[in-house]
Amino acid sequence: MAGGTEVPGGGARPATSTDVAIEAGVSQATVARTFSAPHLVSEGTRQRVSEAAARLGYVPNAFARSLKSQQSNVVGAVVPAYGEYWQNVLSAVTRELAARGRQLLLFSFTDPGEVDDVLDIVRQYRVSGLLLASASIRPDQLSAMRRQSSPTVAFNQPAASGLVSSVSVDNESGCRLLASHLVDQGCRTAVFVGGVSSISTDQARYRGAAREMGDHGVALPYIEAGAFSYDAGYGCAERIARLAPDAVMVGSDEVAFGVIDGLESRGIRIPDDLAVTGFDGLPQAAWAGIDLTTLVQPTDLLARHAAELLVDTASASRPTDVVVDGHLRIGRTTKRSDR
Amino acid sequence: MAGGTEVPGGGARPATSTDVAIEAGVSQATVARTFSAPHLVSEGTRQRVSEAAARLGYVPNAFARSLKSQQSNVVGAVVPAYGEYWQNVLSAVTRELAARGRQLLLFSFTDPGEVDDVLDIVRQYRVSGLLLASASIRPDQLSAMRRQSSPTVAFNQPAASGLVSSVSVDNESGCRLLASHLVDQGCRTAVFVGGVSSISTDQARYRGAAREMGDHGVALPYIEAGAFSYDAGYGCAERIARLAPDAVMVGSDEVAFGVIDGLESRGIRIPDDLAVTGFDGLPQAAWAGIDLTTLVQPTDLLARHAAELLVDTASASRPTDVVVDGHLRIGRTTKRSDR
DNA sequence: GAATCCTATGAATACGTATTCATTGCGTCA
DNA sequence: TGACGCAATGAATACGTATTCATAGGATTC
Repeated sequence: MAGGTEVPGGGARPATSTDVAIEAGVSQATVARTFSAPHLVSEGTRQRVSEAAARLGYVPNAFARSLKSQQSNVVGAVVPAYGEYWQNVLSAVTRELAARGRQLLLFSFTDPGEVDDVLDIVRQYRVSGLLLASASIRPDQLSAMRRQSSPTVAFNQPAASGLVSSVSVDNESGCRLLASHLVDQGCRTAVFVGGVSSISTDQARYRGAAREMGDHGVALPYIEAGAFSYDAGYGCAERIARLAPDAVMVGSDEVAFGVIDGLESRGIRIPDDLAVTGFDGLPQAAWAGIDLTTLVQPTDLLARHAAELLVDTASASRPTDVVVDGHLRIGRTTKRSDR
Repeated sequence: MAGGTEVPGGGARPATSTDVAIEAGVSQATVARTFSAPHLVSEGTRQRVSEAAARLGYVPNAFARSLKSQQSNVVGAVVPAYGEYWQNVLSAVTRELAARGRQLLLFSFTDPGEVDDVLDIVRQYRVSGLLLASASIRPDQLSAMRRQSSPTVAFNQPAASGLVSSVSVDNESGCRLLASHLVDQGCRTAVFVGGVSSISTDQARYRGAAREMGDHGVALPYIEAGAFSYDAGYGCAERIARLAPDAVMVGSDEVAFGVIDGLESRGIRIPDDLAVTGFDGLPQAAWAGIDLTTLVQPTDLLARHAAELLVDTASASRPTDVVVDGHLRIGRTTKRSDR
């Protein structure tokens, strides 16, 4: 058996502000001020304290600070564990928050059924803001979190209106743009492939697409892939092929990638036999080998709005809804060579 | 009559264990025990406390708990803000940690130069474990964090040996597998495309590839893409084409996707004119439209090992290095129809 | 030259919980 | 029956910091 595992500096407890105070010959209060309100400390003292702190390797304890000051610099995020889209959102939001001096405490869930348990854990952390990837979170769950006096932002769920703040892209008009583009290309029959029909985002996208198509006399049957994943999209190919439409509008890029490959595996050529559109504007949509026509969400802009709401404590009592327009990206998947 | 579910609204400060104690007619200590050591409380009392807590909407304060108990359930993660690969790792690690009752506090950085600042912030949070996406973190920065008595794990940087624990795939043997496969396919000349040559992972992969190729008398010049991104890969096409090799081994999938599209845009057919391999085994590599030959990292397994090390407090004083083998995925990008 | 104000600091307290120590009541064993 | 052990609880304290209140000079004003 190996005995005392001697780590230099390992067993020693981290230095506290009191330790630094003694080392620098000042009071603990002065040390605290040096780090959290330097302007209240004279130049000379600040210097001495800083040196003492450096000598002892002192670093303020964020937990104690949060406890006392009743506010943390931590923003919570409840996000699905899977999904290309959410990974990108998370990445963008993290960047924006970091730029505002906030850290992100991540709570992920695999199954929507876990959300309640996760939210209970979230409550234990007195986060200064909460981001909810709400396509997967029920409205009543959203409203339960509003109790917190900290800003709460639902990402991509405009239906959350009134309960919490929200930031989202205009799903309906985005889909109208896509549908309109397809009609321009000569599309006369089409199909919509959604991910999960119970999700409000999915519904809004279908609604927009169906209305625009309807305005041009084109019917738009709905097919449910069952998940927002490549595989789910791939598995839809047969059902789509059976309907033999001019075009297929897919509710999200990730599913669309699967749909495309599924269709091509059945010998259907895109766009010659069938046009395909997506939604989200994932990075992969722009890859030359894919070049998907899609509605690009301005993720960075959305993330910036979200971060601003999360940082602004006043927004807690005044829920704000931000809706941003996406823009059309036209790729090879809808470019008919003939007509 | 469910009147009790009413919680005094927004502005009211959250209930504390003392509030619950009064409500339930017990001491604060008993309330604390009810939540953190229920077995020390009698059945009846536990019941009464739970009801009082529910009535007041009480939730334990994680910060206060961490402060007093000197340990948090929070694991820190320092990860680059961009990159498909890291997003996947993060996603996997988050899942594994959630299963172990840990939350993830995310610190992201855009530029390696920010790492020092980020690490300073990390130190403020007394995280119970720290995950370092260390391909971008210097060894001296790693060792500086070892001071913490909490487990520190470098993900994908075996060179961290001795300083902190590490979890990584066997880069060198993985690349040997890929190279060997290419030679079997009849490859006689080849090129290696790395991301950033100063990164140890990049070096290890090139080393493995070059050695295996060398064993078969094939030279392997190195080309640096300049970043681990699609665009960087796309931009390499010209330099690759100029060398006109049989095969190009790319150091990471994300770059490989770019290389493929870049080459095809120049009229080079894959795999007929040129074979391509990647490394990482990103989900996109398995997409039918891409079907890249690559070395698949067992991300879930790596994440599990990382999570276990991060949770095991003993691992702090006993750095452990875990190296796992990846497996070869053979896709269309190396399948020669003729020869 | 005193009244006043401002700056820099220290002493003391509170944040919400976990934990030690002490106390009580009760069942058990000799 | 008395000594003892155990289970359940309460009182008190400590975790590390921010902040209020008080104090001592020193500069400023009339």
